[in-house]
Amino acid sequence: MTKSERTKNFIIERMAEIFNKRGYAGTTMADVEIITGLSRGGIYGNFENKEVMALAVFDYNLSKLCKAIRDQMLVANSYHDKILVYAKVYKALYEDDFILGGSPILNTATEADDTNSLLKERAASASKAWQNCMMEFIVAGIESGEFKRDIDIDQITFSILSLIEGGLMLSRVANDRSRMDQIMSTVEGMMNSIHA
Amino acid sequence: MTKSERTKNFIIERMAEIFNKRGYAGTTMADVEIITGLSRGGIYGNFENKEVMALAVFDYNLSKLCKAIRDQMLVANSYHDKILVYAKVYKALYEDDFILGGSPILNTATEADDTNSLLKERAASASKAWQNCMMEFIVAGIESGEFKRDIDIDQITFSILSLIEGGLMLSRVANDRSRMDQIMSTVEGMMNSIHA
DNA sequence: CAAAAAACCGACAAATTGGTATATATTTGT
DNA sequence: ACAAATATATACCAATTTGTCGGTTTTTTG
Repeated sequence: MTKSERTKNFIIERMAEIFNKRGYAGTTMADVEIITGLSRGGIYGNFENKEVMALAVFDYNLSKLCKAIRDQMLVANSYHDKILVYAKVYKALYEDDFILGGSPILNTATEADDTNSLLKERAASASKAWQNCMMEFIVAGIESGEFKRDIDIDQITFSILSLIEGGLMLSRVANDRSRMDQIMSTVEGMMNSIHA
Repeated sequence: MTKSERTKNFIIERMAEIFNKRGYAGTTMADVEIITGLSRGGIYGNFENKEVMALAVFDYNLSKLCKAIRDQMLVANSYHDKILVYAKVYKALYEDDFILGGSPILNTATEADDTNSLLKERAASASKAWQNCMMEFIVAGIESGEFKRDIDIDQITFSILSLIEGGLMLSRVANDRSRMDQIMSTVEGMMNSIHA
């Protein structure tokens, strides 16, 4: 790993929290200088402009989320549990805050939706990928006999994702950690309702 | 209504869209000058500062949402339908876009959560008020015999709110209007599951 | 209709914005 | 260790940021 790659990663790591909290417009280069301890030139030597940095930081935060999901997925035996992993990780996202500032997907989607098409596209494809992943689990669960056959797979997976994303945001704004337990219970109820 | 009150309202109305789309940090006073056609002094003669404007605009957008809900509530006979009104209005929020830029509650909550305590408080109390309202409908529905008795009212109402808010955001970022139909179906399914 | 009050304009200010150019320091390959 | 390449710092720029102030217009009131 070359030096520039290392500092690039360093900058991204340090930016991760502040960017996810304050957003694109709310994060200034002066902020980035402070949290990295680097100079203006040092930063711009590694990134073409602010937008490129934002995209890299989004990817980084998303990858952290994905890793958490992959890890939890290993200890999920049933397809029922595999779907629940998403809710579990989002609950942990609040409680253990291994990513600070909430869900990168919802945060980015919300800010970028009417302002930044590149960031919006990133958030859109991330949520789409997650839904596709959930859909595959449901299909596999149907074929293994764990779930019923007559399920609107697209609808239920999109709804679960919506529930989790919206739930985290409302939990955070209410300053109420216990809310995510309710969300998890509801997801679990939805899963139970499609059991064979 | 005094002149200053009229222009105050005028500024708020014009700001409503741009603020809900671009957010607090993303909306500049130069933008406000353009969309209102007023001068800097004219604007600051009516509002102390940008934050006060943002709060007023949030209140305005929220009141528009509330009005839409009240209107639809009039034609909802059952408590089942009353709960569905929220989903219906959010679907219309996307399709007829009588408020542009998505849900003011989620937008504000997302941006302000880690940046602006006053705006955050506004978003928090709005979502809390809505949930309380839904809870009252469920209680009334239980007492009227429409719903079962053994319901976790807090959980189901919070989940429905999360589903709607998250659903609208994910629908918007996916550029897929039909997604809100799925959210509505899911809410309807949840309501059916608590029918007596 | 005239005087007092309220509302508005437009120029300005101080600080901050994202980004650049050049010089200096640091790695790296040999 | 030394030259070439790479990476960082510093000083800077033009544009933009929120907000102010004195003067001018418009509205209200007696």
